[in-house]
Amino acid sequence: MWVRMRTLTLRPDQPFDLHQTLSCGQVFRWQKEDNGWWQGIVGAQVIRIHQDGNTLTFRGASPKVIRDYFALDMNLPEILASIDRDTAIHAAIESNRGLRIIQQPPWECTLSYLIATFSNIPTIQRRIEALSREFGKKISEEEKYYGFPDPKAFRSRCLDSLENCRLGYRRSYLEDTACRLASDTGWEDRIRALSYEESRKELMTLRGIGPKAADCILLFAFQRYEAFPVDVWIHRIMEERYPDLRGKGNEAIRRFGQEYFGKYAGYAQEYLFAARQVPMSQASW
DNA sequence: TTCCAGGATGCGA
DNA sequence: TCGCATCATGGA
Repeated sequence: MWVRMRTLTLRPDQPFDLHQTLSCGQVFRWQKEDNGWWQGIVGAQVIRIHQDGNTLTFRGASPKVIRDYFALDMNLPEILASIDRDTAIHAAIESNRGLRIIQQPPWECTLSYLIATFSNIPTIQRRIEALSREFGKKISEEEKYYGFPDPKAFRSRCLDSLENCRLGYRRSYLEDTACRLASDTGWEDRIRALSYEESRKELMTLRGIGPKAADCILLFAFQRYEAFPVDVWIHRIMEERYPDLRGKGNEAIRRFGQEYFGKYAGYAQEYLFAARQVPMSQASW
């Protein structure tokens, strides 16, 4: 089937780096092809996209979807200026400028970060692919792409094929949380209506969603940019770059990050995460 | 074989 | 409230 190719011209004063944005670990269903194009599945859409300077060329989505998904209308220079508080974050900004926090669908983001706990990125990607194959709808007959499972797929308890997804101990968490959210159509609106702290507590009532996953979900799916997720990498980076934090727990690091970087602390977290020194043995891109 | 990964849960003190 | 052990899985 012929699919229309479209283009979008970026504003020169609003930096955007497609590669940094898709390869920093915030999304799990994008792959870079040898020819420089990126291909990803968002909901039930297969999107292919390429950047050449200020021009984005893509297919599989409307320009509005692309603008919204990549948050192209947010004033990135203003955000980066607000978090650019010392040499450590400044270096992270300089080496990743153009990275934008993607606006992910809440349902998909929540389940993805639930099964992401205590795993590495390649393993997370495989789990999400397996989950999509078992419970999602086939998008393309010939290429065998599967959309992320719809909530309807989890409204019954017939989830035997979760066994094939090899989620480990996360399986029961996914089962409980997916079934609960699938039958609670108002949960997204309820989260949006709450304050940051309240919405975080609400998310943490879901089985398998703890402090870190809740902050990822708020940051990546609910545009709560004050969220500052602390995982093993951020813990390590913050201890190393801010010596006063040595020996402190994740909660203290989270609060420091939020107070220090302000209302866009989540952007600071993402830039520090993107600038982390990943051992070659663990690099996935 | 051993270590580690975008942690969360449950239990005991 | 805090610290700690435990929990599957897969890659290097």
